[in-house]
Amino acid sequence: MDPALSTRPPTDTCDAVSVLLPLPLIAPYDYLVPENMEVEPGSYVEVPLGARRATGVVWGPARGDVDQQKLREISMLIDLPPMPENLRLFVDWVARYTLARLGSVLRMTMSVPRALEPPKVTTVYRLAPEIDGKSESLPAGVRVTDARRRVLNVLATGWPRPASEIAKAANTSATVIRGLTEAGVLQPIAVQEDGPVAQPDPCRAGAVLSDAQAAAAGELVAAVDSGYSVTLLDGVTGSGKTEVYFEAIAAALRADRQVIVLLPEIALTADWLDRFKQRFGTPPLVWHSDVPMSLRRRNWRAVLRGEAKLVVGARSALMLPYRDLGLIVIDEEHDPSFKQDEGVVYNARDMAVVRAHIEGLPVILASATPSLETVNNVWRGKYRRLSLPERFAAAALPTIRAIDMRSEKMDRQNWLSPSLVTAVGETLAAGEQAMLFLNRRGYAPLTLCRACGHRLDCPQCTAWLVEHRLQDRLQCHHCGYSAPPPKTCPSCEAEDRFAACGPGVERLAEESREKFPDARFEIMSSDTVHKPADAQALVRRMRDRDIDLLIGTQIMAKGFHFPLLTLVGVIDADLGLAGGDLRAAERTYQLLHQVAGRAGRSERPGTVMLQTFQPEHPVMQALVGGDRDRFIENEADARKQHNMPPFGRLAAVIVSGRDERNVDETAAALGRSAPRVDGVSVLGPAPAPIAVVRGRHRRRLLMRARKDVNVQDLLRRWVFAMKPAGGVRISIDVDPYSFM
DNA sequence: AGCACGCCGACT
DNA sequence: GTCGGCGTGCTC
Repeated sequence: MDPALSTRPPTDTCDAVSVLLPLPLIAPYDYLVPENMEVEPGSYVEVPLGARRATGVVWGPARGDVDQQKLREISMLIDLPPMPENLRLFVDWVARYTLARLGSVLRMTMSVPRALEPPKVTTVYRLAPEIDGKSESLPAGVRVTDARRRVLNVLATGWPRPASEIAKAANTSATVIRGLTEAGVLQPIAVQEDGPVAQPDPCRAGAVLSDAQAAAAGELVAAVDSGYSVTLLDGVTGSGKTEVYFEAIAAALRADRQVIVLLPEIALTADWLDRFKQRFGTPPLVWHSDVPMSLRRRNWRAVLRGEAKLVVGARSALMLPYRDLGLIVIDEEHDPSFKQDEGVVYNARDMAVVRAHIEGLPVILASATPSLETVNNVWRGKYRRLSLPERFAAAALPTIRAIDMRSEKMDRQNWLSPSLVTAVGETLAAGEQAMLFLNRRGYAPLTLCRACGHRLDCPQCTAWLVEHRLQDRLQCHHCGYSAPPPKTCPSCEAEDRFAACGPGVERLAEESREKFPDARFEIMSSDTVHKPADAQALVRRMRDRDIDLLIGTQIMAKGFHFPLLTLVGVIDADLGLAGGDLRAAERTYQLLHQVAGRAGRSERPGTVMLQTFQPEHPVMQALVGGDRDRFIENEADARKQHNMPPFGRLAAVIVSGRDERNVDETAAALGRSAPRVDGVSVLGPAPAPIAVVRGRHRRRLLMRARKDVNVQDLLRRWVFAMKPAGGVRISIDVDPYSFM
């Protein structure tokens, strides 16, 4: 149409705005605002994109970097409160810091796309009140089939949810749910998606606090509503940190503000959530991968409306659209699982501090073994420290001893030293429980052919296949490859000449059965525990004394409370120290300290025995001597000397692709174009510790910089200028934790 | 993220 | 001769 003939103003005076889409895009796109529509920054909108429609967020004024003729109109304003400005600032900040694409960061805040659809009434199903999920409690005459039992199991441990989601979780069809509903076993409940959310009551009486707890709680309460601050709540396992930060949560809730509590996913057990219920009268809103989609939708909307006041979740809960945040708590602050290693690579603990800074509110970092980063911030006066030195009530700290494996008489294919066997035997004889810790899943980490020496390895990774005897499979722990154990050697075709090398928890269980034939034992690893509910079930059986000996991996270490457990045996205390990882010593200390903390949490004293070949190692010395602070100081000195974090900064550049030559070529080119700047050095390229994963070859470059260097600026100019060879991808990890 | 376009192997 | 594999590139 000729613009002169139009009664409408020409397009260049028509309003345009930029809209950020939750796609891997670096910048927002410009769109026209239709005449009858009013949008503001933060408005959730639907826009045309190619042949389809996408939802996004109005980010600001039009950028004007693309031809006006190309602009299309926003198709719809979504009926939701706009994304709060503080969250938009946070998204911008995270993208700038991590060098992730802006749209990818936005996507983390819109992780439930269907939450943007109009609210609807859904029918969810729950067990009828008189039924507890066990088949004995069913009304007479109701047949129990396998599928029906699976449905009951799903609902006994999980949330009420729509029939389709129950069917999926129970691996059956909606017909079974209809049948059970007609039989009166299940009850349908209509849920209005935006209906009221149970409100925590901050005025209920809390636990009775010790003097030290009360003093710490008083300071935390004072920090609420006093702007940005970071407080390290530093207390040994069992010192009652939770009760202390509950007081700060109560204060924020009384001010009618929202509160986030982040913790490692596996620690989110029903048991733990019960403590919130005890304190605040209603369970908190939970946010983690095990929460059904329909509930996540509801929760996301309740957070955006500001009605969800108390959110407890894994790291992704930090990215929800809170309207009026008042406090952030990070429990187990040092835990490596706060670092996300894929997609947008970020550390939720660090980003929580940033979000708090933007929003002007307090953060509480709680830990018994705070990270060196956090301790250094205390030393520099940026964070405040509140210490809880003693275990609450009668519980004493466990005694930690090192078993020097160089002087133990070990039989071949045995991993329990005579000293440890004696100790376990005595513990079991006294009617108490013991735990054996080995941070290795499966039966044996390596299988080799006795005839030719061939080692069974993953076809797509540079890694050994791990035998999992319980499943009768060989597994790759890096790509998920799995195959039945071969009968003959793939190299020399010798039959049945395989030898299992080294122990995993399954093999340790086998040895335990020989040594303690009367003990009832259980294996706890990610193979036997898939969801928080599984962990919960195991914890309950430990508490009910159905288990004498628990054998497991680090999954056991996360905050579970086993009142009758008095002995912890660490099979290979040196395991985490190998490999020369920057944080190997720190992480080993934290993990073993946490494992040790499982012992003797009630009146009975606990003992921890560390099997080690290097009892003189600073980590073992610190654990045995209980001198955490000196260990941290020594660790800090070593890092300072090498200008390593937290005294210097690190960023990893990972080059990967299917074609090894292209990968090498790109990595070498990056090496050549590395910035030569004062205070910056670039190491590599070198093959990543696992050089091939899922058939992709990987090379790493590591940039180490003085703390005052703007690492992001350098990386942008260096890495983004690079055009990778065919099929090669470059990813950046600012502040890397893992060196894999 | 989708979805289309584009260039090389096993089939009605 | 085509159907289709997924590599590459684009979406305001």
